[in-house]
Amino acid sequence: MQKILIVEDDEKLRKELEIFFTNNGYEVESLKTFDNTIQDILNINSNLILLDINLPGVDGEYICREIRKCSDVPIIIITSKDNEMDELLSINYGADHYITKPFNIQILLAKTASLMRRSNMEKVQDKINAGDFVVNLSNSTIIKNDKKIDLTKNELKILKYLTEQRGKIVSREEIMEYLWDSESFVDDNTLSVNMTRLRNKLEELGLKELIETKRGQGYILK
Amino acid sequence: MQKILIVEDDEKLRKELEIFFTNNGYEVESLKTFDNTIQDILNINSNLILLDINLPGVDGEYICREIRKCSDVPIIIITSKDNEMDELLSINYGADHYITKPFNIQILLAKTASLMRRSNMEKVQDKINAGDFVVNLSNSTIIKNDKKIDLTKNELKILKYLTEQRGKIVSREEIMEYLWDSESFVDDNTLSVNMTRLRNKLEELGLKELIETKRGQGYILK
DNA sequence: TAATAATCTTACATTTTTGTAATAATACAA
DNA sequence: TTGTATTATTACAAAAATGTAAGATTATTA
Repeated sequence: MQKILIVEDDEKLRKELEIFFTNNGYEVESLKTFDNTIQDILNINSNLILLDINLPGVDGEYICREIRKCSDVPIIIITSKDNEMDELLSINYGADHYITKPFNIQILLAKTASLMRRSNMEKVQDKINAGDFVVNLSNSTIIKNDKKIDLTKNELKILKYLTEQRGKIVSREEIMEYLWDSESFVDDNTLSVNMTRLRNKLEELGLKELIETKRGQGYILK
Repeated sequence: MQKILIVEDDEKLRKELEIFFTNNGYEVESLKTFDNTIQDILNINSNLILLDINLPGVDGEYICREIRKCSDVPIIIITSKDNEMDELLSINYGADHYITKPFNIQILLAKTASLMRRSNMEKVQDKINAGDFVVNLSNSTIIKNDKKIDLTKNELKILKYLTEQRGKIVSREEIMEYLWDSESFVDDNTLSVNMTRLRNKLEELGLKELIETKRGQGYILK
C-alpha cells in the first residue's frame, strides 16, 4: 500500500486530505507539529509528500532541499500565493509539482497517482533497452527476441559500456580502465580475449558484427 | 545538445517557441505538416516533445498514447481549453505536464529543463541506494562507506531482491524462483548456503544481522 | 523437556570464469 | 608488396563460483 505523508498546518485542509486519500486507497500519515519537521519527515518512510510551503515558523524551501538530499520521494508543494515566482522556485528546489490553494482535489489525486507511478518505475531500472537487444544487469544476461544468453561479469561490463555509448568510438584504454579499475595490471591482450568471447556470444544471438573494431582507435557498437 | 521537438500548428506560436528555445541553448526541430504526425514524431529523436493537443484533423490524445508505446521521452501538452477534464486526461494518457495557452514562457523553460534532467537521470539507474549501503548492479558490488566488496551473481541477486522489498518478509520459495528460474531443480539447502555466503560478506562490511531469518516464513532485510 | 522441522555451517568436488602465452590474422604505411 | 604494429584466436592453467552432502544449530510445539 502506498503511503502519503501530509505536512500541512491548516487543520481543516489536513483532515480533508487525510479522509480523501484514505478513501482512495492510500495509507495516510500527517505531521501536526512542526518543531522538528525535517527529522519527522525523514523518519516517516512515505511514497509521496504533500508539503505546505508556508508552515508557521518553518522555511519550506529549506525543508524541500533537505529532503532531496536524502531521498527521491516525490514532493508536491502546496502554496497559497499564486504568483509565478513561487512556481519557479518550487521547480528549482526539487519539488515535483506544485498546487495553489484552493485546488481541485481530483486533479491532485491524478497528479499524486502519476508521480507515484513514475517514482515506482524508477526504482531500479536494471535493463538497458538497446532497441535490437536488451541487457539485463541484475541477471547478467542479454536477450534478443526470445533467446537469452548468460554473460560473464567481464562480458557484461564491456557490453554495458559500449551500449551506453552506442555510436561512439570507445578506446581500448577506456574499456580496460572500466573493466579493471586500473588497479591490477592486466595484459592488453586480455581485453582482446574478452572481446572475442563477448562477440561469440553476440553471434550466437544473431548479432553479427555488432561490435566493430576501429583499428588504432578502439571499438564501436553499431 | 538537448533537442526539443515542437508539434504546433499555430505558426506564430511555433516560431516564438523555436526562437526562444534556440536562444536558450537547445536544438529545436518542429513539425509543420500533420498528415503523418506519429511517424514524423517517432522519426525525430528528441529529448522532449512539446505537443499541441488540438492539431487540425489529428487526435492529440491518440498521438500521445502512441508515442508512449515506443518511447519514454517527456511530453508537454499544450492546450487552449482551460477546463479540468483536459488536465485529467492529459495526465492519464501519458503526458508529463500540460500548459494552457497563453502561458508564461519562463515557466515553460523551467519545466522543460526539469523534465529533461529527470529523464536523463533515468537512463540507466544501475545502483540501488539503500541508505546505509549501495548495491551496484553492473559491477556486482556492495559499497558501504568507502569499503567495497565483490558479490557473486547469486549473492547479488539475493541482495537485490531483498533490498527491493526491504522491510517485507520474502519467502524462500520466492527467492529460489528468482535465483534459478524454477528451471533446474536445485536443492533447498543450496539457498541456505548462498545465504550464509552473502551474510558473511555483509558482515565484512559491518552490516551485521542485516538479513534476518523469519523461521517458517522467509527472510527480511531490516 | 523432548521431538521435530527448519535453517545453518563446513568441507569438498564440479563447473565456470578468468588471465596468460603462443600463434595467427589483419590493416596500414613505407 | 613487404614490414610492422595492432588486433584476434586458440589452448591451457589458475582462480573463483557454485551445488551437494553430512552434520550442527536453532526455534517451535507437543
